[in-house]
Amino acid sequence: MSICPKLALLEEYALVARALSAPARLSLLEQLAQGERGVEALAVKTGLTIANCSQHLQQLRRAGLVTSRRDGKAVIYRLTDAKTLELMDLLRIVAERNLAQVERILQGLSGGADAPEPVSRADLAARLAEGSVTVLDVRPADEYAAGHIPGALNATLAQLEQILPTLAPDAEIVAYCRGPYCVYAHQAVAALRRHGLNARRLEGGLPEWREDGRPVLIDAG
Amino acid sequence: MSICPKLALLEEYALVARALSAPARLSLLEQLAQGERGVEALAVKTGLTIANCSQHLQQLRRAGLVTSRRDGKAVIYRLTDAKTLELMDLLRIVAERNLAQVERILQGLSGGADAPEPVSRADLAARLAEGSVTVLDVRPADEYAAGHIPGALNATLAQLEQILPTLAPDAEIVAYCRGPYCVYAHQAVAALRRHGLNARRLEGGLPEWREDGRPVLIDAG
DNA sequence: CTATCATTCAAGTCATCGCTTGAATGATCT
DNA sequence: AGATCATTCAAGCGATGACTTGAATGATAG
Repeated sequence: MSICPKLALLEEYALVARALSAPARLSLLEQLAQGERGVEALAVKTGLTIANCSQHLQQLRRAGLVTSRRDGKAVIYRLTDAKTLELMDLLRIVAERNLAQVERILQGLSGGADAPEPVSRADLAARLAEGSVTVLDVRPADEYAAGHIPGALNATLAQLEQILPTLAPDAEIVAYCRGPYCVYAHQAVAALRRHGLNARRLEGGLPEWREDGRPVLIDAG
Repeated sequence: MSICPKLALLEEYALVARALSAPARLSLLEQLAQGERGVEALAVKTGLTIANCSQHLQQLRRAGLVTSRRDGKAVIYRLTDAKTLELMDLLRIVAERNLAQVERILQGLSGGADAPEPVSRADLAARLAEGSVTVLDVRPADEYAAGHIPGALNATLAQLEQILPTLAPDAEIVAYCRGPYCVYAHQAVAALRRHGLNARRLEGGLPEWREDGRPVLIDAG
């Protein structure tokens, strides 16, 4: 019978799915989507211990989702390819379509208020060209420095209040963060709209923007 | 901090991935991709006990991948939507690209021999129209009866030998089965080619063919 | 060559998963 | 209404997963 190889195949597919079945690993993949990182940097960003982080990364590697290389005494991990991003995105889409709980959480992020449609990356690119939009990068400063949309302001949620006065009241603001898994942009948009500003979210985040082949500015240093 | 809702979201996404992380559930999804089924039918096809099958189905339902309805005293399960199929397909693609083990298993299925490129569904449709191809459905008779490509012959792997004489030696044969997770078509093609016939695999299986909106013939009864 | 550092391994603990068995539910059919 | 059937629930068992702690590896720097 075909049972033997068939089960073996299913187990391999299940292995990939299992790699995506822990929140900690999804968090790691989200970080890696922004660029290659060392183990310690990933541990800090995700709040995992070094050892635990290393174990999760090895599990991701076993599933073929990430690869690693040595750089001096550090080990640098990176996504194997863009298909991994697609897989994460589809996972999110299916969850959003089918799980009421997700809907509820996303509602809560917007403060229960109106949730304007996100801006497509093509739209943002066009408007950037004509200078008719203010772009806001809602990620920590180090991630902003490692690559951001040209012309974007940088402010974490905690710093939002400080830059509020510098924004024209009628300006159109587009906020983005790490990607579709990241909630910073959702929260920033909700906060800005509570202040009466015309803010919307970018569809996806920096990884998707980069994947589209659009320009990314990297700070020197 | 954003930790609370963010973790909650990641846990929801992880729930969907976890649903795909057991071979038994992938097997169930493959069956459901062919059409809605009752619990007992699924249990028989997958070789699970009824109770176990029911538990797996409930886990799939919790993840939003399947829905159920009552029909008399039976409960009928079905895929929630075609996105689930996409997710399974992407899972398979990532596994095939990144896992050497998968490559090895698929090689083994073809008897280590040459593995001709699969025929696209559009190609098969065109060739069916001009009658220049023999289509072979390599699934059990009941699944064939529940829906198959018009004009297709039906033969399980065990029955292949019997229909060999009826095939013209120079005929072009296209074999298909349940879908990309199913290994019947792989094995049938390998067997036919060992007999010197010109056989290839259809890309995807019946569910994908149906999803394309192409004709499916259902036996009366 | 030795010391140092980042990473990985190994052992242990607690929780969860997958499967089995046997009983309970809930809708139909007579 | 009661009997019957498919399905689901509940409890129990062995195995696996996630996380912690502490030691081992392996490459670099002095």
